[in-house]
Amino acid sequence: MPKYLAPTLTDVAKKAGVSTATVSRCLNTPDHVAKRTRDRVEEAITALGYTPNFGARVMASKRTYTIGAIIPTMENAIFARGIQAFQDELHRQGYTLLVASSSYDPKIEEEQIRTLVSRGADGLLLIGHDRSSEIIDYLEAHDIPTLVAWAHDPNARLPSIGFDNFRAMSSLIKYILNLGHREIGLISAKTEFNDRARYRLMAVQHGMIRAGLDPTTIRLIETQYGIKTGAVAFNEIISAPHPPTVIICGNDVLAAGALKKAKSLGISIPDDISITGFDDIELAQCVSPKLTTVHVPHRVMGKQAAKTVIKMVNKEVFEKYKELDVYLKIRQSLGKPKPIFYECF
Amino acid sequence: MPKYLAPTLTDVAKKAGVSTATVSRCLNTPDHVAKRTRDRVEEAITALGYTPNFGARVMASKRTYTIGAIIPTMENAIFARGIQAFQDELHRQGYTLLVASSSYDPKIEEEQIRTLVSRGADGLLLIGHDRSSEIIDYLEAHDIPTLVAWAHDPNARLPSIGFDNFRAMSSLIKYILNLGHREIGLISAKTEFNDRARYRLMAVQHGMIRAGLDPTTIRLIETQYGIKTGAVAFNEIISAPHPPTVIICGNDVLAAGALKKAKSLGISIPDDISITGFDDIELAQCVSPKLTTVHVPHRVMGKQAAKTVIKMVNKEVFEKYKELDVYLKIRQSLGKPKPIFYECF
DNA sequence: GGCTTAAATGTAACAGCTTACATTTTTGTA
DNA sequence: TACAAAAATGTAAGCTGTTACATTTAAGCC
Repeated sequence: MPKYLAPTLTDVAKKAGVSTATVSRCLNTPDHVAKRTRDRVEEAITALGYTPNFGARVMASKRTYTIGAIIPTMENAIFARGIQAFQDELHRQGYTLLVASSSYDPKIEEEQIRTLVSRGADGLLLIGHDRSSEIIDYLEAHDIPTLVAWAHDPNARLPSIGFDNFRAMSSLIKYILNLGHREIGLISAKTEFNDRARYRLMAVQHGMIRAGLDPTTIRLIETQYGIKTGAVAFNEIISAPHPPTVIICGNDVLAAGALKKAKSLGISIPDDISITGFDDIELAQCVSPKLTTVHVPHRVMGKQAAKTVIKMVNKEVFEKYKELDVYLKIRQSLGKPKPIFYECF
Repeated sequence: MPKYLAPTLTDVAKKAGVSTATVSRCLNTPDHVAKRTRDRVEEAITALGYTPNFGARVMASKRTYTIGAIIPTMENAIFARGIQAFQDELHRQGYTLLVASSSYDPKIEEEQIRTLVSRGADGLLLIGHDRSSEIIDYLEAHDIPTLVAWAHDPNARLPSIGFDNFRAMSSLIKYILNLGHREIGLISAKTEFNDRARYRLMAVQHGMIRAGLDPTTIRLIETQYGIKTGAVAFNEIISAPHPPTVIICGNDVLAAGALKKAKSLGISIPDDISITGFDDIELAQCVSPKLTTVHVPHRVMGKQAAKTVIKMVNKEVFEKYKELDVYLKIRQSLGKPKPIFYECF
């Protein structure tokens, strides 16, 4: 069997009895073609089941209407949600999304960036600011508009849309300290190559310093994303001598893991110990007690990111450093420190 | 400012003092090039920061090493997780993944299929079997290997990897009926254009018939995916006269919503009423009581799907209808029916 | 050294589309 | 009806790689 060959522009042109240019115009600028001709061409297209060849199109026009996005992992609900909103908006505006994931590995991220660029992505969306300046040079050299999301840093080279992780966590730690907590545990995502996690950690440390406390007393565990890892970390912190009165988690998923472990150990939250999350994904409301967390507008961010990237691609004006609002979402998992803990010291 | 022009093969060839063919060979079949020449070429590539143009490559070679996947939505954890595994395996084998989402709309899905095909996807991954035969004709005509995941149907035209949704739900309903439940509620995902949801519903109905019960007594609500929608549906079912003794949910997220609503209404699960889920995502273990559900190996499915698609693309032999095992995961949200309910009738 | 054979490299056609420019057709007006 | 201007269509170059085939260079051996 001879391999089926997809019909080409030429086939359509032949069938419709026009030139290839006319067919091309029917596809790209239909109003520049007479109605009767257009009908004939469209008929031919349908009859042959023609679909334009993307590669050829790109080569000829230098435009792909493709936006690439590289996220750490799709398994993280916050990215999944944000990217879904991102894609919805892109689709609405006639763009296609190319998603790749880096597994939090900058080497893989670089590789993915090059892949996406070679595929002619008109623009790129990246997460966070942590990457080598070489790769930013590369993007600049290739003139690829690139937007950073989930982070806000007016001093960074790349434009960004997101929130100030430092400030967000600062307001949480302040609130926690105001409740009387002095012994702090922190389950953080890995801070290497992750400026979001790092800023959140720094915020906790600075908060303590501002309150006249020693930040080195923080019971800190850095761990990977996941329910299980959160549970393990909780167990570790709680098993050590002098457990803290509150455990701040770098995200809701870690917090959910901690909560789960607490429950299985018979530890009452927030009576025995408090737990907080970050992100406010739906999960935060499903666990009990419901998580006190920081609400981040992931969907809004995704949608706005799409709009901004498209503006960048089209060389329109855009806000280079867009900051979104986040706020504390007080629920039940955070309470006052248990009095008995004070007696210990 | 003149727009930056990315260096081309010709530029590299010129710089290295060789022909374009040699440069191309360095990229594709390095062992056919003498070491010294190769070094010179690679030097030139680095110096110029050259990245091959994907479009041109596709046109010339007819091979993209791209696999497209169209999922209903990335927000659903089961797809996010499966696709992540899918992409990891593809990446390992040198393929790139193109993800698009259809929002459960077959029109959009068709559009996305055409987009991916025109972009030269070597193969495609789709979810479920519900689609027009025209689009399958189209895929056949274009000779695009296409695999269906999350479903198993040896009678379908397209090969598939997944589990038998009917059988999976059958075992759950059987278990439920054995516990003594006779009044069944069902919160299902929309069954239109969703064979998975439809088979699950059918399984419940058939299970009741086999037990000599009238399937029309099922308190059925079809709703969209989400925690909130699950909560609303639960409220509706529970508020009607003669509430059921168990509410089967089409997936864990709906179940989590139901559970949340129950808690806020002061209804005890499973003492007052039982709730079950489907999928066994991590969420199932975070809620309390933990969800009795059906475990589906999403990651395994994603990984195997990748392997199979690649085999298909390479015209290797592959298992056309691969069925994966699922099993009941008994936890705490399902109990015996509350005696008082019997007295009502 | 001269020959055969293999390895390395070069030449040039080709992939399918867009678009500047050229040409033809249509429209509108005097 | 004739003519200018506008609209529609056609012609052909060019986008950047790959690869069949041709040619040159190197290797191996008597």
